[in-house]
Amino acid sequence: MADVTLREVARASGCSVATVSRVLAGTRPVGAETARRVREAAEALGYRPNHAARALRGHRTGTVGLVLPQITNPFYPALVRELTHALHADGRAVLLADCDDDPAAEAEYVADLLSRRVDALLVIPADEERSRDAVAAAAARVPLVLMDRGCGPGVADSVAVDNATGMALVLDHLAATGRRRVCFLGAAGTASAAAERRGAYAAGAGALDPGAVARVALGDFSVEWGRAAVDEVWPARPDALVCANDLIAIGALQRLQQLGVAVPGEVAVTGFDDIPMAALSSPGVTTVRQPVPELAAEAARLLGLRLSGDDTGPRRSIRLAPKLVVRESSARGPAAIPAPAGTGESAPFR
Amino acid sequence: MADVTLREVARASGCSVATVSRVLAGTRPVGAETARRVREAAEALGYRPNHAARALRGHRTGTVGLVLPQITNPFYPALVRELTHALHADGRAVLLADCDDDPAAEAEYVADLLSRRVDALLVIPADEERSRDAVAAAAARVPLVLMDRGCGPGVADSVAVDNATGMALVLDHLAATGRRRVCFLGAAGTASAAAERRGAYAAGAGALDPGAVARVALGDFSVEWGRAAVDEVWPARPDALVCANDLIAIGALQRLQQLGVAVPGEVAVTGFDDIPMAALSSPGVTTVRQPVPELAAEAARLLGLRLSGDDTGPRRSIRLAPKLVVRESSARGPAAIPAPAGTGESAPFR
DNA sequence: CTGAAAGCGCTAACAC
DNA sequence: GTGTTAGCGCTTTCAG
Repeated sequence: MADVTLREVARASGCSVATVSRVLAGTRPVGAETARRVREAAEALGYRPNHAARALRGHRTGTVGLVLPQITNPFYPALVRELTHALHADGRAVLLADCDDDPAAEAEYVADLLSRRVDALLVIPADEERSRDAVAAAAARVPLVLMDRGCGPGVADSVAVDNATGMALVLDHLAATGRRRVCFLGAAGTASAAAERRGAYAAGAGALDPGAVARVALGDFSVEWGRAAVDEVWPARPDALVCANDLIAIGALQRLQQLGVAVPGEVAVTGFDDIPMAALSSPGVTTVRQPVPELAAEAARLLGLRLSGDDTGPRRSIRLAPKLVVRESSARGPAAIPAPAGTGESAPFR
Repeated sequence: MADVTLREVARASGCSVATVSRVLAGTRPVGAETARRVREAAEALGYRPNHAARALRGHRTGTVGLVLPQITNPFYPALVRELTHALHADGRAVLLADCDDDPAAEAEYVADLLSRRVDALLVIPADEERSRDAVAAAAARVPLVLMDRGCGPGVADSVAVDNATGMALVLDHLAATGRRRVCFLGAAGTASAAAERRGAYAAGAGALDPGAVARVALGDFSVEWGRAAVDEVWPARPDALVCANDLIAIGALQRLQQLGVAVPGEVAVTGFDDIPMAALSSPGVTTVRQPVPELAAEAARLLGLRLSGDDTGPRRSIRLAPKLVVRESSARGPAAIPAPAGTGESAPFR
């Protein structure tokens, strides 16, 4: 079962290696009878092209590097799944690197992947700023698409969810179900998801309640922060906690439960991303579902374009609209309880 | 920033490509002064070896293929993380393939990875039986380590958790906290995790209660099955539900909550794996934690051995002991309530 | 200790 | 329509 080379297939089918190459690659027309013999021989011998040789010769390896900050972040496995499927469908293989949220490690992985001659890179940057140099340098060498998080303007093509629309969906839903005293449990820092969701809340929350814009607690995208944040904002007696992602929402839910606060009765809680846990927690978390398969498809499409020579266009930044998924954590707000139409501002706490 | 080759480094440092190669690879002794000049030139030019050429020449690519059934299975991201880190630490890159639980796709991915000349394969087989042929064929070509699930005896090296020990830890814990009417919510099928956990329950549960061995409901490793399984076994009024994994346990918890059954008051619930959700559910799920970093390290070590010529030994099958993680879902059983020592068999349902 | 040279397996000119 | 041939960038004999 040693490696079968083109030469052996050529010998077995009585023609030259060039012909065999042409038949198998379909590069140029070949006589029908010859082609048949070649294909038979290749099949019989179990010929498998040697990608290393192909890569050396053709300057393309058929591989794409995927660099992400933390595969254990529960949002990423679904994205990785869709990305690998989309890329494999195009005949590309995926080299995976998890940089553990460390921009230095990320830079090393990017360099290593480049030296392995990946045809392109898909990067979810670890840090908006500290990832920029490595990403920009890499983007100058191969097509590179940023996903999920940005990395400064104009650095590379990018594909992400439209955070502003997502946040607006949440605020509209809360307004429609009678919530007014909303507050925001978000993430500090410049990471685009953090900043955009924060900004969208600030832009939209004023319509519900002028005071809402100021009711903001900022930490990170974790369950622990969600728990802690509740203690910061609960004294203000909000009727809705708008969380910047599902992990924060789940932490908030836990802490509220400890405090004996009824959800959604007393306060609604919403998340963002729709990670698997959001559906499984109880109450289920109302959240904004990212269009993961479509995000992956767009990223793959962009890479494909850049790889097939359409490399000329300007940087593209694609934003896909998310969808609101309503679950129990925000069901039946005060307004749903038959009551005289009011501002909601004066809704009773209970 | 075009690709710098050995030849250019050679020219810049005034010596031959052979010498440069030797300096950079450290293959053979080279004059100190020459070595310094070479290293300087390489550094200055930003030389990066071309892995494709190296692979063609040296018959090893420095890559390992990782094939798994479903990256979205919440147990796998942590394993993938540790595996990639361990392999990267050895200077190898990881080609990832998610076969979506389909043995046919799995076989294709394995074949593709082989034609890409991976040095070795890490496989979590999709199916104990239907994965066997492809795995066996691949194992004949490159070092291959099975993880998490088996694939028939003697097919390849394997690394997995010791399911029997894990199950025994659970049963001991339940016995120690006074539970006696245990029952098992497991998974049907021949997959090793399913079969071994089932077997271990059957072997150990009799010690708690002769009837326990028969109180078994079999479905699959899903939350949905966990919910459904509760309806099957609840009429028997068990005081503990031993679940074959955490997803089943979480589903069971949800259904029990719907039914208004107190956990752990009325019934304890245990899982297996310790996925992130197990800690975040409320009550937290008592479970068996797989030693993920150690499993990954063992797998990487085994691959390293096989790759460095120690290929001669017999197939190795490594089992690592797991650890019990006690959380609220099994806290304070009936025996913890001061009461006359009894069989526990007669413990009140409450 | 260092250089010259032969390929690894494949594709793409370039002939016929 | 098919064969011949020249490398892709690297490692590794084999000479010096």
